[in-house]
Amino acid sequence: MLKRSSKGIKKINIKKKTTIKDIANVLNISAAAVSKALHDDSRISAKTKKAVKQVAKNLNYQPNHLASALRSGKSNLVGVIVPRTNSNFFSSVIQSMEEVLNKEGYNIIITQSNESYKKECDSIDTLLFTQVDGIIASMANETVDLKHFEKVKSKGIPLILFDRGENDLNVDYIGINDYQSSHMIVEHLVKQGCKRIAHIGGFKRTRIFNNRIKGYIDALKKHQLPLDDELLIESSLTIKEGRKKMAELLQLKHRPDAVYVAGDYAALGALQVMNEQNINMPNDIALVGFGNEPFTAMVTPSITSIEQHSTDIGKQAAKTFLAYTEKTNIKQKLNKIILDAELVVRDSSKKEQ
Amino acid sequence: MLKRSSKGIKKINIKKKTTIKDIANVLNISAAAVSKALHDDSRISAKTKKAVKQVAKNLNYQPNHLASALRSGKSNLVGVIVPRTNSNFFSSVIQSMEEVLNKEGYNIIITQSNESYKKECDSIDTLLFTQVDGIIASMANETVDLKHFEKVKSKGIPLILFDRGENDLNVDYIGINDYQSSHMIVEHLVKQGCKRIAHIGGFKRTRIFNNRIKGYIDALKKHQLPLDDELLIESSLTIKEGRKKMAELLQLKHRPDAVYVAGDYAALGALQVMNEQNINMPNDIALVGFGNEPFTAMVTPSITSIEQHSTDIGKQAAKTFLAYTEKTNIKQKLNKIILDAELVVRDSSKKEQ
DNA sequence: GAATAATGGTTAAACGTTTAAACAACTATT
DNA sequence: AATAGTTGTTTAAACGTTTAACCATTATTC
Repeated sequence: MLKRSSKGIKKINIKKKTTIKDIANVLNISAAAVSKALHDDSRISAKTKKAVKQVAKNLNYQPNHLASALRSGKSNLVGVIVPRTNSNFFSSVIQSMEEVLNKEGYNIIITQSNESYKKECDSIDTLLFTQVDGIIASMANETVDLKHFEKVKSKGIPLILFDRGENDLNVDYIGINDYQSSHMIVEHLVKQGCKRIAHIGGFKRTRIFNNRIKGYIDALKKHQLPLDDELLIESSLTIKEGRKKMAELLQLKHRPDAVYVAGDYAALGALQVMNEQNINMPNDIALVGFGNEPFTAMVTPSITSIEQHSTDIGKQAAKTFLAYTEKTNIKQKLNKIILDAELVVRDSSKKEQ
Repeated sequence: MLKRSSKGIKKINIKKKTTIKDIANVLNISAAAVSKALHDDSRISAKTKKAVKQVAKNLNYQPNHLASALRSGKSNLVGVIVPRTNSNFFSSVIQSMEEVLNKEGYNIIITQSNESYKKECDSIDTLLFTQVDGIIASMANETVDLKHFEKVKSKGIPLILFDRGENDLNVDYIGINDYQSSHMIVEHLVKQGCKRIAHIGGFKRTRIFNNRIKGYIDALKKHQLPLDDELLIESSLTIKEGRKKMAELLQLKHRPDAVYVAGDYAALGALQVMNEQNINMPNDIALVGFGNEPFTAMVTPSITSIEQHSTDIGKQAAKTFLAYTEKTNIKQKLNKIILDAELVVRDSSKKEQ
């Protein structure tokens, strides 16, 4: 309550934030003029602008984001939804998106779906509630129903998907060429002399995994290798599933001499099982993963994998969002960006010649 | 511009969001009454409340967060700053914080400092700009100067630190008992018969690492083991540094028979070097890490480590923040919560008896 | 049956900006 | 000298809520 300091009583610091109005009072001009000056409006004289900015600095003025967002209808916030942040791929995508967006005055809000459909819906509600100006997302594994994404679109809020997307949604998408990546992997394995290549894939219903499966099949055909049903397995690609499916493959009368796993975590599970059973990698069985998570280089043997250029993906996703915010926003056509991936060959598949 | 559909012209969906006012109009009551009804104000009759809620649902009303935040001065947003999300510890802390906070109507904004002091400052500015109601942070490795945190405090915004904190700041803190954890580790190694235990620690200037060092020293003394300067090393605890420091230890005339590394990533580096040099773990040299990152269980040999109960830390941090928001907020005293950690023994230190 | 209390609202201002429209004081044009 | 244009500013409304203060009924009390 006390505003002035008085003897013996410590000055109570009333943290009244300085507003545009305070600046106006100091200079004896209107609040509107201050607002315009701060935004470099052409109708304000250079002299006034300079004075306003000086006073703003002196009073340590910080614009009230809520007020301007309310008035202008723009929050300058972008929502990001990822299955989890705890993966090098996602955290690195986020980092590069952030970099691009911050530069343009946008901040990001990160939420995790934890691969759960329900949490994904909640995340969307949260973000809409926070009045984000756009949403960049990668779908949860569980997600089949797309109503919640439709909702975003129907509100006129830009929606950009990356990595895990859906064609039916008809939104912007940034990802890598999964089909071609599978080709690269199979080709590499063939070169190493492998003739019986298994694939522990993701669920076909998810487009990227379906593409990897298709690429695998077509590449086998191309090299006139037999396509054996028991060598093509669908799974959720967790470590546990990787272990289980690998164990199943090892039960086969006619074992594969290479296993291509559509995700690094599942590949790790497979590696563990093979290590436990003293299988020589790559000579008995070669192993390839997908995603180039850092641990692929750490384990023994190190795992060959696909680098997805997360930094590029993040950058492109951010730019795609920014395109919506530009004034010259005349019926922008959808952006479908497919980046080329890169095979990183490591011990698990590199046979000595 | 078109609001009504006319023949041949597709209805243009004007996405006018429904407001409290729309609801009021439908029911022929005041907007204020609607607001109160939605907040279950006691001055509104049950009948009216029911009607309001029904109409709100029908019109698909979504409260405008910006407006309420502006008016009430509360954004219901909590800012979180972590060195990186790409670590199981941090992502798991975040997840449990989120859970607690969401339940109370708060959403979180995550930002990463990337262990950089400058980015940490930027993050704070970003969060203050977004008018968060509080900040929960873990300090970057680089951070020494604490002005940016003082700024938060001086604005009267609750600041809670976890894991990497600073005593001088005089803010709430949640972490584990680093000193005691070191004791547990040394004790475990002694039990395994180790007599020359090295410590690759973090920088002394960071309190948690200093505590680990102190714990290490005191535990050695307690067991009357020699404290050898060349066995106590400071480092930044990256994988690379772990490799380097381990290589140095192996150069010693009198090698250690156990190495306790204050971070899992550095421990991994140490492990790689020892594997490369065909050192038998744990029999030649036992290895212990800190943090219980998932990969510690994946590598060969699996690494003994300290579980920090990230879920608890997150929960406590969130609760500490919530305590500030309660009305009965009479000069709350600082919360310093120190949780007990747990030693997870794995192959890298478990000698066969 | 007058005073008091309880109930269930309404009014209007406020939060800090932005912005369309109005206006005043010049300068330039015819 | 009248008109138009330019420049730099002010006014006032608006964004969608929340909330203090007020008011009108109806119920309760003695």
